[in-house]
Amino acid sequence: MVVKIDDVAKVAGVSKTTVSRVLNNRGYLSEKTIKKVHDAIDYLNYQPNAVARQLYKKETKLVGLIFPTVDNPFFGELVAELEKRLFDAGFKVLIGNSMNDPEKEETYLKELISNQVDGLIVGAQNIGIDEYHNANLPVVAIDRVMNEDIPVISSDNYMGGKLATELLINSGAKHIINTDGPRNLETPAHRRRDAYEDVMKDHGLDPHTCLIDFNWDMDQKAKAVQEIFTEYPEVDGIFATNDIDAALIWQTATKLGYKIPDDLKIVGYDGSNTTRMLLPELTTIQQPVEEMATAAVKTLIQRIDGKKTDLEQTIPVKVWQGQSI
Amino acid sequence: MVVKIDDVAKVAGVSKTTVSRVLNNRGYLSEKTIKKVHDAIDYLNYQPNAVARQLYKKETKLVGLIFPTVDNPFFGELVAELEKRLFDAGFKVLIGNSMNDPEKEETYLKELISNQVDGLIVGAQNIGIDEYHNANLPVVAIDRVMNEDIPVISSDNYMGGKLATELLINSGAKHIINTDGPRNLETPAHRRRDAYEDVMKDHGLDPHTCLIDFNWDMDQKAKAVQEIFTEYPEVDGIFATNDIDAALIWQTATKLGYKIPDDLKIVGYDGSNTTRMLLPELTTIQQPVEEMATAAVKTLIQRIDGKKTDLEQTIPVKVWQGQSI
DNA sequence: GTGAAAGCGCTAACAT
DNA sequence: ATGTTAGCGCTTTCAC
Repeated sequence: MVVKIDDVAKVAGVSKTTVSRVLNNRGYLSEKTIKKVHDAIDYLNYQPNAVARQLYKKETKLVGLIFPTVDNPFFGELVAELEKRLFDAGFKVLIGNSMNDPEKEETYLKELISNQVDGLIVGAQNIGIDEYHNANLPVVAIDRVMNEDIPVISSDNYMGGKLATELLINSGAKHIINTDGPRNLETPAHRRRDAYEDVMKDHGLDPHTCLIDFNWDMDQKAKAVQEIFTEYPEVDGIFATNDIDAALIWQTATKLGYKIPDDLKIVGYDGSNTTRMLLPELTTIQQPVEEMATAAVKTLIQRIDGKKTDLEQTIPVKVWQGQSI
Repeated sequence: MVVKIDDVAKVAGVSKTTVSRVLNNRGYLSEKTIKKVHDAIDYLNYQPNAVARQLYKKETKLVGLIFPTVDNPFFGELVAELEKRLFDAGFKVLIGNSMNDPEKEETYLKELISNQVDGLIVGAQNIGIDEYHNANLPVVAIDRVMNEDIPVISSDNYMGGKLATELLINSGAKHIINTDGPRNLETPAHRRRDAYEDVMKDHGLDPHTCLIDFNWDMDQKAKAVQEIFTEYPEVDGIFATNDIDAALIWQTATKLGYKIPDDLKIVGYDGSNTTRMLLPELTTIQQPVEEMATAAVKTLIQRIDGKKTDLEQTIPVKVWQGQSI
């Protein structure tokens, strides 16, 4: 049998209240009692049952993370950074990889609520906003538009799009193509494309965006990339909305005989640790993952503590200078 | 206030026992009662409290994952695949990124036990084996040596090391260097190096292994890589123990003027999705992440169900043909 | 077919 | 300074 608080009380010769007090450092305890209890705990190798405590306290010290997947340089780093900060703040992490499947996302939302998580950090959003709103739970969104009650942490997507487009134009590109995910997914990431279109027009250039869905498998993406080159043979610059797509574009272009950056200039987006490690040659807009994680965790904890918070926080991006422009 | 089972009972005009029976599909219920209860549940938007259920049932449907970090192509993919399969089997995932910090790993182990997880899948191991053994909990290890009671799932590390070394030798390399993590960390990954040494000796070649610790930051790793080239100027082949190191070696070599694969041949290890996406040119030994995840989850569930399982499962590796040999 | 009551392991009023 | 007792929300035996 597993050791419980009563067993400790018996061995220490005190009541379980006293043991509970020692465990939680609460109330008046004599030194002698404290020692007796600690000895009994060590002797029995007692581990308090967090579930029982959670039931009483109505607080689990659990935070749910709903993200598309952790198998991606950007989300992997983001989740790792969130986890680190939540751990330091005394929270454990329940993970929910939605794979951009609305059904899975909804199941996770329900189960995390059922598991009484103290809060949610959400970077996926394919289901109705209302479901999160009705959760009646502190929620913080990362790069997703939720609703008026849910704070959103974003990097400065518009500035990122502007920087990327200007880098391409300043390095001499004239026929610049942009890639973006489906417009019906309401995410601030589309501001990158908005900026691209604005900057292009300001320079008297024609903007063209090609759809590459985050959810597509590699074959589908590869096909879409191929089409860019057949549809726009004069292309000499591409601003990809993430580094994975940028890498695929680079490879495809190389196979087609383009020299990077002489014939084609490429700017990516995300600039995660892994990308900078595996493909440092790619010039890309770096999202400030650490700062975003810090802001998200700080905001969530403020919400959990019942405080008001900013509803929108935008964090500056940086440029990673590779050799692709 | 949050809705509980008593509220549902009241609205449906039945006892909470009956509501519980409806929720769990247990015992005899009349169609009429079932409908009344479902109506009340819908009306009140009732979500059962999983914590209360867990306390009674002593089963949480939670699995703890202890891994160094999710911000890494290999571990990110592995955790994602584990999560997928655990979700399908009805388990949620509590994540613990140990960052290879023994203290953090121990804290996580304790807290996951305290949270009454039904089982543990472990891919980090810097603390004493006994602590896992004493957990008195179903545990499955991935690529870590635990103890005689804890099943270990590994890819065929020896075969991987053999294949890598043979690829290098067959493509003409004579002065082949290997990289490996610290030997004091007891992991089956060292079999890669054992194979390298055996194959080298079989071919009458001198094996040399350079230490690159997984935990080092990029600067430390870069320094170690630089030293390979100063210490072994005649080097014409490198077998790196993971793709991140291989990428760093590639970059460093290129800066030093080596042409890959003409002057220097490189074989990496892991071959995760992300690597194959960002750096498909790297020839590498692919770990069968999906099969490893399947085996780990299957084995863990068998253990949870009290069944005996194999203590060692080794899964074949594949070669990813890039252009670096 | 349904309900009353006990209990899962813990914490916190309230007593002493 | 420490113990008694009730109760967190649920499931399940036992009774009817």
